[in-house]
Amino acid sequence: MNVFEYPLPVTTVDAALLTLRGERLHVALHRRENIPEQGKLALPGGVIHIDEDVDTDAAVLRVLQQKTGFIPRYIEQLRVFSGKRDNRWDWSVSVAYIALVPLADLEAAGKGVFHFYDVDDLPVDLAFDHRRIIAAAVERVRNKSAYSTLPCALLPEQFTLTQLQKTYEAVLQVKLDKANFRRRIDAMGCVIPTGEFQSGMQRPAKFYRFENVMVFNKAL
Amino acid sequence: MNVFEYPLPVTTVDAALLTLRGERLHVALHRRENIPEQGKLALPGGVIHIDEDVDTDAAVLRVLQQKTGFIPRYIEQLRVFSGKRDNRWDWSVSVAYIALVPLADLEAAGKGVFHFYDVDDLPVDLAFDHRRIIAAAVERVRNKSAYSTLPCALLPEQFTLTQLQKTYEAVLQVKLDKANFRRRIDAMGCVIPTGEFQSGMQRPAKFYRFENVMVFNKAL
DNA sequence: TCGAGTAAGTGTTAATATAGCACTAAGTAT
DNA sequence: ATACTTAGTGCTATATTAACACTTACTCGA
Repeated sequence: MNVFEYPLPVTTVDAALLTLRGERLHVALHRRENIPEQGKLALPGGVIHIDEDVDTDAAVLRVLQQKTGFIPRYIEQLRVFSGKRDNRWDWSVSVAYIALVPLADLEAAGKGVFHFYDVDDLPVDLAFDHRRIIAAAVERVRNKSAYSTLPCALLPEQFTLTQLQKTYEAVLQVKLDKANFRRRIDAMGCVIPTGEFQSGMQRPAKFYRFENVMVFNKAL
Repeated sequence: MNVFEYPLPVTTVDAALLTLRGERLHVALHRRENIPEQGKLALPGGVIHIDEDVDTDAAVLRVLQQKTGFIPRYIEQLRVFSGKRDNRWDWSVSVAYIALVPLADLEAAGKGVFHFYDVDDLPVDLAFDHRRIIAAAVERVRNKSAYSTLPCALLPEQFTLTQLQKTYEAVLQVKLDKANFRRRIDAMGCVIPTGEFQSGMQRPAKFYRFENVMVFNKAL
């Protein structure tokens, strides 16, 4: 019991770490080794260390750093999931986060603990309410991507406009017109040429990079 | 200490209860009677009762019911504010909510504990980080109002289109064209005539009510 | 009872934005 | 050289938006 004379719920942070693989959104999951929910697939997460973390943002960054070895390109708070979150486990609070990262970053860091699963074709044995958290995260990312530069966080430092368009198409699940897409991106003003060109096949494509100002537009 | 061997932060819920008064957004605050932050102005809030509340949504509704005597027209989770939230008080977690309510509902219930303050002209002596919470709540409401029917929650059951327009103008802090505004509202399809008319001055205005389906538009 | 005043409500149009498609450009493969 | 592929641009019909003028229906005061 605390000064408020009510039992305190356990507070954790959990991250829906999303990336793009083969033109589809994937989420990072690992198989739990301990009870509760032993053997089930779970999002990276952990309890808050109040002596160490200045706030929940710091807590989730610490957890991700420890479990994956890097800091994601983009992170934002999703929302709280709370209560008896699986009818067996105690009352708890999860502060859920959305994190976006380019596949290349993951492969470079590559602590082999996590596997990636297509968000539109998830396995059945997910721990706690993590299926709900993933669904809410994906919904938010898809909504925001329609009128922002969010998907830039899924690409490496340098990318071509065709790669960028394919990324938007994969996230939004629509086909976009090339000319109109390029005009839109151009109007945002935060995707700028690096001066370099993609080698390899056919006409060399200009490389671009993302000026790290998140731009919100009306719609894509 | 708990099973996780880390001290648990206190978890509370706090609500930015917003209403419209004299064409301006106001927030409900009460003066704290107990330590900490005794004598300062604070949002309605309280600790979670894990034996009573099924989740934080239930907790905030219970707190609002107890403190104000009614359930708001609209409520949504804003986000978590956490850490040592005023440099004196312990590490804590606040799950912040946005609640919208018509002024008439407040006056009808009228437990006289709360006073209303213009969100763009707040007093200086706010408790904890409640100024930040209010700022975040107002920003979200203003953003959402530009492309949704959110402001309908600030009006009584029946209202005229002129009242609705004034509400949007107050929330968004812009002047809107009457004809274009009406076309937009009409296109949303969820603001429908009651058949009644406003008595009183000049040409009688049709009364409308809000079909309780939140509609999201591109922009207003 | 009639004209002035006021707020409700509608119609019209020019400017802008969007979507769809056709085109040109610059490389690779044979 | 010629066909093929991907990069990148230009054009136009259509939809959306913004601005303003207008008609309608009431109240008020002479």
